Amino acid sequence: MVEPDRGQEPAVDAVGVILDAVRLDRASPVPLYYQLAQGLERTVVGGLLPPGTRIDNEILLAERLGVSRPTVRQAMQYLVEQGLVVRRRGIGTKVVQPKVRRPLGLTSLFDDLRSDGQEPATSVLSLGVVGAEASVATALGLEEGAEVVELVRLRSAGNRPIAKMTNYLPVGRVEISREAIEKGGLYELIRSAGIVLHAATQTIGARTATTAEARLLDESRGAALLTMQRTAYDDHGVVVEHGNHVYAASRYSFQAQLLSP
Amino acid sequence: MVEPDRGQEPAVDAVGVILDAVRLDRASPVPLYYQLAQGLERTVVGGLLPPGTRIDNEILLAERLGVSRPTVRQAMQYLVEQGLVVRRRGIGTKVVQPKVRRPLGLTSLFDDLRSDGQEPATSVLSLGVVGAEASVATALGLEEGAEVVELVRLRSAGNRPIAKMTNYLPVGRVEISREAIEKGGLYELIRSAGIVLHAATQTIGARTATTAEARLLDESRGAALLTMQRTAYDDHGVVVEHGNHVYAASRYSFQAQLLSP
DNA sequence: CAGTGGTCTAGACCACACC
DNA sequence: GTGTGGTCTAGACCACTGT
Repeated sequence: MVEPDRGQEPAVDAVGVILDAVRLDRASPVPLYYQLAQGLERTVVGGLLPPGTRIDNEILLAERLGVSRPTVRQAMQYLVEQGLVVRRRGIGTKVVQPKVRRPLGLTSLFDDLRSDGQEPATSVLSLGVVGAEASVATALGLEEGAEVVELVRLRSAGNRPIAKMTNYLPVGRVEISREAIEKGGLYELIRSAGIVLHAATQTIGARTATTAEARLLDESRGAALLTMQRTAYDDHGVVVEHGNHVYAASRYSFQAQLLSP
Repeated sequence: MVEPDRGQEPAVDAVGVILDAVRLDRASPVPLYYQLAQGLERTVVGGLLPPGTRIDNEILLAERLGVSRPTVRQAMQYLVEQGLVVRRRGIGTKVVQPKVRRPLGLTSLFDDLRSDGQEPATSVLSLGVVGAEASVATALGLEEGAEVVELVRLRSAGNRPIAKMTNYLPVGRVEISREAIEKGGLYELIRSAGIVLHAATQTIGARTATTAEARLLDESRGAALLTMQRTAYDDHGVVVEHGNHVYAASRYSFQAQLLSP
């Protein structure tokens, strides 16, 4: 043990490490602040700047990197939003303990599972045009009974069913085929239709399984199910999709990483 | 000057409305950009700038408001993060359809209920020091069997129980009394101890109620419960609190508003 | 006191979307 | 083209923290 390092920050030459790790290319179309932010992020998650490390002040950093102070600030702001550093006026900037960073964002279960390395399988139980029920019509902003695309899927991983997913979409906005949906997931299809997802509201609840649900999801009668209703909007505020999903609670849970406002 | 009004956006004199609604006080300690952001937010959620309204460009706004363009940008950035407006290069800024905005943030159930206008009640079922079980010890980063404060509460609203909340805290960090906890909630107590909450990880799942839980929560046997485990960290990355909560699913659900990354 | 991040200014040039 | 937001600069002063 060479370093006593008791309660104080580890002796790391932050600015040196950063200058080594970050290469700014002014010819690149990527903004300078973003190059810097990404470089800093790599440096932090790569462990070159351990938790607790004090990062030198903006003015010094700006000088050494050859950019202006607002540019450094913009990059730092990004790191704060990612929860990688904490800044306090009069004190300085410090690398914080990194935590799991699963954002519970605008991704699908498919994406979640795939990034977990589990190869998910999907089977389409039904796909067609139906008249909208009241709740669906409300969510999509249509009249009750209006035509909507209904898509029902069973999602499995490791040969066991995980979720029954029911989605409703306005007719004609997204072209859905069974093949495409089994291959890439609904959200991939939506994005490839040129729709930019912007926001979603979702509600997570629980209830007990009906007999049919229990059989479908390979659970016992009366088992607890997680339910999730999600309505997704594009960047014009128009509803893109409404989903009503049930998950086998014994094999699935939602995780979220929260940051202070 | 007559508005072209190309059929889409409602004919609203955005800059006029904004100038009427936003009063900037340069003597105030509140930053200008924040005064502006709040003013814009009020204007949007108050309906004075209906969804679809085109907001005038930054330069004009800056001129009329008597501030610099970066200040306007900073305020706009805030509105984008709140999901209230969409901006596109070459196009402009547009108010989007406002959605429910319950952030599922670092708040407590107590805060959630209170901001809903329901006056919540809390009764402390037990409060004391216990030896940490394995899962609790892991979450708090302690040895198994180490002393931790255990707090068990029953939360009700409208005379019906909603949740049983079990929290574990390291000994000595926060002074907890039954009176304080029944009055203001745990997170209020933590904040008033000078601890700055920074991040949390939480897992939401479901299971069926045990007999005792069903009785406590006024549910039938085998009813579905929502479960939530949360571990909260301060801005030094140190664990502040670990909680293990169960909610009567028939009377509670989690809502979240998501924005695209 | 000195040092830090927070805010603000008054410009500039660029990339992009629409006409 | 024209107009928009996106980026960037080189300063300035202030508020806060710790000495």
